[in-house]
Amino acid sequence: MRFEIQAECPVTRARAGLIHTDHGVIPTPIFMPVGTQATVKGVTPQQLLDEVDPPIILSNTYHLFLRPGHETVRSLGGLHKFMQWPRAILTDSGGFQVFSLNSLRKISEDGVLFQSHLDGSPHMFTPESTVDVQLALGSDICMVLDECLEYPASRTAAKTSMDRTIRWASRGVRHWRERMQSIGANHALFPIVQGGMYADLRAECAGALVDLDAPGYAIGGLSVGEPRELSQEMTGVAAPLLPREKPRYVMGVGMPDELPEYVSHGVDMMDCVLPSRNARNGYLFTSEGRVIIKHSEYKEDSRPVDPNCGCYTCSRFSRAYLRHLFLAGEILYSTLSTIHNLRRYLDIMRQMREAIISGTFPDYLTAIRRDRAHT
RNA sequence: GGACGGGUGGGUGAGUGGUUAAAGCCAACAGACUGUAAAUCUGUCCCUCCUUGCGAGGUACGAAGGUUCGAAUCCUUCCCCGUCCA
Repeated sequence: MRFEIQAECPVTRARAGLIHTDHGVIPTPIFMPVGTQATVKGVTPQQLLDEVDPPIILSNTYHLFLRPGHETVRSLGGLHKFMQWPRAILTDSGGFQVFSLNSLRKISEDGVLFQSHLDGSPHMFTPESTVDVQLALGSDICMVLDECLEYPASRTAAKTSMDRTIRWASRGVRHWRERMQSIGANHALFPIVQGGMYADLRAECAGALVDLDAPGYAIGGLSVGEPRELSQEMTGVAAPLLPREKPRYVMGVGMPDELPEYVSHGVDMMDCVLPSRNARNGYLFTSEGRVIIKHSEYKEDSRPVDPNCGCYTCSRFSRAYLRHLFLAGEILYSTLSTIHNLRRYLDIMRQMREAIISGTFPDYLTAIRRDRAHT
């Protein structure tokens, strides 16, 4: 993996670049749709390519490890072939499941003992094993096993957790280096900055991880219930301490109007389930604000979901039709809404990229902030 | 004409003397969702009032009357609906 910076905003820390992978070039800043179980829910890979056009998507180590099993995926030719996704894939390590499956896991120095949410069976994840699983899947960008801490957490808890995350990162990177020597393909590994909502811990963690000289870095442990300003603040602390010449990835964010804020901190990559999950739950993101499709005001609304969107859904179907499909519980609703919401996110990223390259990103950011203040 | 069965809040459908303004489901109307245990979850859902409270009052289980301290629940009559027999 190689990262190339094309333009940097003279005012903010925003930059535009290209990440070169074995599965294509990723223009940054980029938003990565989430496809946890080897599928972006609701859409076919072809629909994703044609209508959303993301150069990279996310998948998940924990889920694919449990089902169908990473060795099964490997024997079927790897994740790209298995799910018929020709472009890049980033796999999360299962660190987020340390947080979300809180009641089903036990953390030790060695790693995390999970009880499967599917059948209750016990499984151990270590920094080394999650690298192996991700390499078996054939991930282009692997993530180090981390502990995604809950919010709120005491400083002591945050420190303990962060120290462990650093040790795990060190083990993960070492193991990855060893494995890379015997593998011809190109698989990056990103450590993840933790530290709860404590700025000094975030800084300490970033510093320690930089010493590992990894191909790229992530900032995790955000959007776990803290106020939005805190997520921004923590990003603002950690991002500048990460190497300029390597991609920075903020995990699990955010709402559309927050994306520019992260980019302004020098973030290159983001992912979030919001566009896909909210689509399925009836919450559509548009250039003019949100559309809760079940609202009766859309019952006879012949307008597209977003008049400024060129996606398949918006260029053909009315809000009234989408509402009908949603209320009727039709499968097609999920497909059409997911196509639109993901397209909206990717369009926002493309706009920002163009703004950075053309030198107008500060204006773009100002406009976004003005709109937010008005709503 | 006769014999059974049945009429419950927008719909369905529990409830067969008091803890029932009346379960559940559906519909309707809102809200939540941030490295996906999510095509999920939550709230409201008779009317009025206020000190917004496991608050007060009113109306309500086809209609009217009755029994009872107390009735959606028991009795009487009537009106509807369904099935069957003439």
